[in-house]
Amino acid sequence: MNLKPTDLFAALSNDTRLRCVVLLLEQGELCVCELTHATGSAQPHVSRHLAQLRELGLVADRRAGLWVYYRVHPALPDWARRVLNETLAGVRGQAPFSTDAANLASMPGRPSAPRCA
Amino acid sequence: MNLKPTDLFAALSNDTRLRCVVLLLEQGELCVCELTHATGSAQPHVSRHLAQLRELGLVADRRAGLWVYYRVHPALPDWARRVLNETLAGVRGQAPFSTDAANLASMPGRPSAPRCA
DNA sequence: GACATATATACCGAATGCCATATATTTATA
DNA sequence: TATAAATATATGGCATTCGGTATATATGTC
Repeated sequence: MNLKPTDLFAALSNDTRLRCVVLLLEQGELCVCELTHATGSAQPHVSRHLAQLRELGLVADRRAGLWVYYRVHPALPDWARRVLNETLAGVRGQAPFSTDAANLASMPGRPSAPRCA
Repeated sequence: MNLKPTDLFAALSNDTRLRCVVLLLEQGELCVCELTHATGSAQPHVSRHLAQLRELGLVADRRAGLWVYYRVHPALPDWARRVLNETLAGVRGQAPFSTDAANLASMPGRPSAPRCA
């Protein structure tokens, strides 16, 4: 994967995109409706920014029935992954990232919720 | 210092700004004419981008006679410093950063050249 | 003072990014 | 087939960013 540094930083320079990436770093995998709920943004808004992240190769997606699950791309270059991890460590617990995580935790009927049979 | 993550990433999303920051991380302190020479860009171009970095608090400047020296801001938050260091480690040796460093090394009459009496 | 060097800012048109809204697509179910 | 839910894309307008060029400012020297 060939990810130009300026492209990575441009991707992270938008609030919605950064908040989605942080959520994905924390949670591993989330569907669009979960990201929409967590950030309190409109669905097309979130979807468009996820598409940008996907086109850059920063996230990967997977469809399961009605839902499309996004995750940080597993083939991300090491340096980019380290930049993301340092960012996560730096912003964790601060608004709006903390409230996003709280919103997600209290979301009712999450599709990817703990699979208890 | 209060540096919003998206502001840091926006600053690094431009080629000229990222190249300048990388050079400053490597060299510690450089004047505008050195950054101009290293990147092969026009002087107003470099100066304007340095001004943006300064307004964000990412770099600090110091005037010495005719020259203005820039350095990565010493009061940068830890997480931001770590992001910069990981970026430097990731891009070092790759174009255009490697050629910038080479251009700087071969620049004649550098004002901040080794101070041998 | 006149002049040269280094740096900063102003101006302008082109390009890009952003958001909100509306609509299309995909999948599942009745 | 009809309908609903989840997601994606299209459209239009506004704001920001960008790079190039011209010009202004600051400092030092003669």
